[in-house]
Amino acid sequence: MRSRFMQIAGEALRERGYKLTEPRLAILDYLARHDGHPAIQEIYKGIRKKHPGIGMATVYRTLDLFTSLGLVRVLTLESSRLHYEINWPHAHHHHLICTVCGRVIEFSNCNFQQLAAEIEKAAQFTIEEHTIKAYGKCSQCDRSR
Amino acid sequence: MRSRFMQIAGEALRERGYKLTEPRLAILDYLARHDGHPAIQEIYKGIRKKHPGIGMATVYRTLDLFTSLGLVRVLTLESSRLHYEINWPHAHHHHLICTVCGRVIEFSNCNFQQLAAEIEKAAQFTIEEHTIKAYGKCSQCDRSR
DNA sequence: ATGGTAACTGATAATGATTATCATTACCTG
DNA sequence: CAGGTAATGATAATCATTATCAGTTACCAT
Ligand SMILES: [Mn+2]
Ligand SMILES: [Mn+2]
Ligand SMILES: [Zn+2]
Ligand SMILES: [Zn+2]
Repeated sequence: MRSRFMQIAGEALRERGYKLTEPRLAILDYLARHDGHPAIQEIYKGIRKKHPGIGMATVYRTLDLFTSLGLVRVLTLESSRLHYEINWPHAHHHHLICTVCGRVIEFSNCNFQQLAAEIEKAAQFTIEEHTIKAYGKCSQCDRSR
Repeated sequence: MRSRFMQIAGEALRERGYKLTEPRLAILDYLARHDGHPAIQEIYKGIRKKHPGIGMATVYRTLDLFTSLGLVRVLTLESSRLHYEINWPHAHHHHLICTVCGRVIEFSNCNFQQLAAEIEKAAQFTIEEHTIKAYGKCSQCDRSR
């Protein structure tokens, strides 16, 4: 739930001594209310409708902070910019990326536990996070379907 | 095998009407001879020892070309630069990234076939490629091991 | 409520990677 | 050898991100 998450996020900030400021709340709110995987520039434009005056540098700083706190996830779709999304609790998922139209589709059934265990043993590595991206053609772009 | 791959790569270029030029051969050779996942700047420095005169712009162009031909794979480790590696045939693998020291470890046992089939059916998506990255701590950096 | 203070911010400049431009060169084909 | 296209290197331009810094604000303790 949106408001529940805002509450959790607020606590996460307070707990670690971060202040609840207008830019932080605005960006969190924007991400929570908009589906998709916006890049910084899109987030910047989005929040400025209600909060002109917030500067681009602050958007960068804020997203870095949120990422380090685990409140948002970063995602590289094209190489040039980073894309962001709320890291909703209990909504672990990954992405399918259409190489024709760029559409991004989410999927959640990555059964990674077993693979992770194998890898950790074989490589002597402690896995904390993982990301999977699959590239191909979405149903609209694949003529053969 | 290195020379075998150079041969395959040469054919791939010729077939599609690309010329076998000094920069192209030098970059291919550099990547084939050096393990790891160098960024452009490192590749540039590497080839210039034997081939001063090759310009940075050509390195960019060449790596884009190789990527589009499937001869090399691109990899985002930090957000700021792209990293490259030879896409050796029959050597499918993915990467573990240590969040402490940055070391990159490869693993090849990703059994993705089953998952891919599930996803393709559920999402109506045709998967052509996939990448998996796992973040965590390598054995040198994990005190608890 | 007020004041003190470190955290935070917005504007701006600086950086660094990537891309575009363009004149020159290398390579074919005939 | 001439003509034509692909490819290159130098350079400038672009664009995302980061650093700087002076002014502002949230928050805690009075
Ligand atoms: Mn997503
Ligand atoms: Mn690799
Ligand atoms: Zn598509
Ligand atoms: Zn490590």
